[in-house]
Amino acid sequence: MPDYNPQEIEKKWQRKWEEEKIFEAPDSSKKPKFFVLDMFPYPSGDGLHVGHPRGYIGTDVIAHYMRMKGYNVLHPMGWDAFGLPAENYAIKTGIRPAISTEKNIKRFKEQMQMLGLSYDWSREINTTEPGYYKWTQWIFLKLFERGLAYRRKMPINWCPSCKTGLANEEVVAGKCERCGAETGKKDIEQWVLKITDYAEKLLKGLGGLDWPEKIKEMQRNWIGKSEGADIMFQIQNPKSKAQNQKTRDNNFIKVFTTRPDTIFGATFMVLAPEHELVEKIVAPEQFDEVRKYQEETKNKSDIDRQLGNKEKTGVFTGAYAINPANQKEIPVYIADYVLPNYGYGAIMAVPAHDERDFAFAKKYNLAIEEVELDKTVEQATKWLEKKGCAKSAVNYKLRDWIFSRQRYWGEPIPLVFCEKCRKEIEKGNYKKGEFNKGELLNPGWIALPEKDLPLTLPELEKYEPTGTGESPLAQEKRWTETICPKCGGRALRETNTMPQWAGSCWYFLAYVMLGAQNKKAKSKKLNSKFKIQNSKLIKHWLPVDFYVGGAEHAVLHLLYSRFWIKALYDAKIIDFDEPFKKLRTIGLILAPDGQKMSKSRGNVINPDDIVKEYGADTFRIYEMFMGPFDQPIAWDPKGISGAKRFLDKVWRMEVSGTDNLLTDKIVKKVTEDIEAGKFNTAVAAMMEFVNSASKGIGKKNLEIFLRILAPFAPHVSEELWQKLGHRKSIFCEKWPAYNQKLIKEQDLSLIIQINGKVRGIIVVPAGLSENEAVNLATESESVKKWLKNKNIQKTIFVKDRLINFVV
RNA sequence: GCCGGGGUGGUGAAACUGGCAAACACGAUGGAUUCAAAAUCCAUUGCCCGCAAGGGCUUGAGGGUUCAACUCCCUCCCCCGGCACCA
Repeated sequence: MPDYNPQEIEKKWQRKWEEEKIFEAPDSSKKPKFFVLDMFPYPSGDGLHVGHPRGYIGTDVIAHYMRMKGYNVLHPMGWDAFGLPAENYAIKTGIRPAISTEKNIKRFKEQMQMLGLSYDWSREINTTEPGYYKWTQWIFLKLFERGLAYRRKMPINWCPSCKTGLANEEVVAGKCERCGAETGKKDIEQWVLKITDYAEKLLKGLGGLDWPEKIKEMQRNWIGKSEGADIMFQIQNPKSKAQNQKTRDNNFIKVFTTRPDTIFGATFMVLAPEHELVEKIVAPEQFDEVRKYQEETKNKSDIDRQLGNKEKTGVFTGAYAINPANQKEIPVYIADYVLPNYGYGAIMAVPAHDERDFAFAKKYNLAIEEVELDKTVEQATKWLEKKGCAKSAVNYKLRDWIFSRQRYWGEPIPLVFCEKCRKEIEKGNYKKGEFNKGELLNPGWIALPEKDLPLTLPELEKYEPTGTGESPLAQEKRWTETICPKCGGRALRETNTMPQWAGSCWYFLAYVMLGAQNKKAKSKKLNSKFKIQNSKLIKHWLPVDFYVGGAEHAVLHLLYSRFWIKALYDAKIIDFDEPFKKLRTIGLILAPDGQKMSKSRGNVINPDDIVKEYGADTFRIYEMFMGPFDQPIAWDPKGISGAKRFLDKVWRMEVSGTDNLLTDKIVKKVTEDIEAGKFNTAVAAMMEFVNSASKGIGKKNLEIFLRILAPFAPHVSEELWQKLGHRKSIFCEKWPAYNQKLIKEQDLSLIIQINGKVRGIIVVPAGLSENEAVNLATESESVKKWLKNKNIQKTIFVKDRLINFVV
């Protein structure tokens, strides 16, 4: 047989598989369904580097395996194409985002097809197509209708470089997740999604998911549930003769604490400088100092406040509160170590039990009272509840999701603002049912009716973000000025767009929707016909059975998507409330220098080059073999030759008459390893098998081997399969079975130990009894000398494994 | 600081439920083949002692449980990832 030439066979089979549509998933089938999904990529201008396909190859192995196991496998791919780079590119070059995006997608797709990935391309989706984002908008309106979207002016994270607001999840250590610029605060009107309404459900739901513990833990920490009590502290008339004494009366400070049992040790209180009560309670003589401190806090960046110098600072307000447990008068301070947006932005300070309070008390010479804790948390809560000043409570760190972006290249938010409707709502001048819950919650904001969707993104001359907090869309008057769908009056469109994450919250539904439409209309784009609500197809295919992607999405996409799905479930639009049953994360592939691959470092390895030199199968084998799937690993330019040698050996395997090699063991190993996602050891086992078969292999055994190799190296396997005289694709074959009994019946090595040290090995038939084993062992030459002049005190026998003599 | 995951040859790593530590591969060394090279094939390749037969040691460190520990328990060190003044 001539040498194995990947260039000759790979293109051929890729074309053939496409023509015969063998990887397309029919919507109706008697087979059980299996939905295996990759996190779809953002098609950047740089194309794929060798790191991206690692996950795609892993899911491809699973997809092939499950198809051969008899499942109807849905394995689609698409493009998460809204986002800043395309827009920034447009600003620089004037090339419209839609154009550059299309070009990038073409390149990504070519690269994926070059690797022979078995996607059902008839279901390819693109989040930036109007037919797609119609549904993103539709789902947004469902959330809006349910009162899960509200508009609010609030200080939010602001990236000065991207010139847009960001969600908390997008700020990593005080820096913009995307560009790395230090973020600040900006007061702008925002659409915010009430993800906090789902805090408990998002937390509980984790329990039933087969996800890496690490990711679940990250979500748990992000949600950050604490149980404790809300306690009210009454403001006391201060001893000074303040002018604003009256307004200070009857004011309460509400705090949340996880340790109500320590209340006797509460010797002062601290409000966040931003707390609204500060203005009301501040004593005139403290006014200037308090104002000054508030200004300082405002000017502090997130980094300074949270990560920087943790030296405590603060200012006395001049006011006092009454500790409801012991009626003691305690001073009220403001300090920036109390955060405005957790709990109530106020704490009871217990310096004897809290490090931060202790540091503050030390610095400002405040009382530190040791207390005997005579009550449990529960008892203390009950006791305070009886006194009427507390209530057990739960708090979450999770904040609502800031959802609007002051940028162009995103889904338009399908709402208009109508001044007339606002007035009617505020006057209460409307019929029941005339406005939905979202419209009543946000007076003047009116939802577009479904028939007006999609609200398409207009083309612009200039994409430059304004930096003022206004979206570039605001300049396009012909687009923003419109008519209110409720009253027919003049209205203005919302000009902010949705964040990058919106389109990916539901995209796994889109593959199913598009599949259904393809069949009927031969359309390659989503349209309005499909009804998500109670769709039988969505019921059939969802949830996703196996999901693979990067761990960096732990508290972004993976959290947001769960939120949307839970909200759609509650709206009775879908019948499942978790999108991804099983999740596995991929370890990053680093450059040979151990650094992250990046254009600026100049250390990127391009898969095109690798495929050109070694072929797609070698590339696939190497990526699966190089190390555990979920661990980061550096690309080793030399390592790939091992994968190539392996496939060369497979190619050279000679069919020689008898089937004397037993394949049960290798089939079992590869089957179990695929199921466990241990692709590296599956490949290792196949290498071992091929080494042992180098002197020849029977035809039947070769056929079995090719079938287990096929998911990893589809082209070579298919080529050799057809060379053996088969007409149908190897992927239409069944996954080989193995016989557990035959594996057990083989001869095996029995270890002989003396005092726990290995002193000999004997080959014995399986199932040997203890007596037989002892006889064989004591007769063995290598063992005899160790037993000479020794008494065997104890014999430990582990069947088919070892025998240990204690002497 | 808290949470999660790790630490095994020159390198990437493997080891089921406690049962031969280092499978598989890269690299290296020697040999065969070749005019030569590539490719291929064979051998060696954890460390130490020994001419050898053979023996001893070895999974971050120290201790423990056990006939037997990479695996379980305790103490400590280091690395990676996440969160971080969350009351």
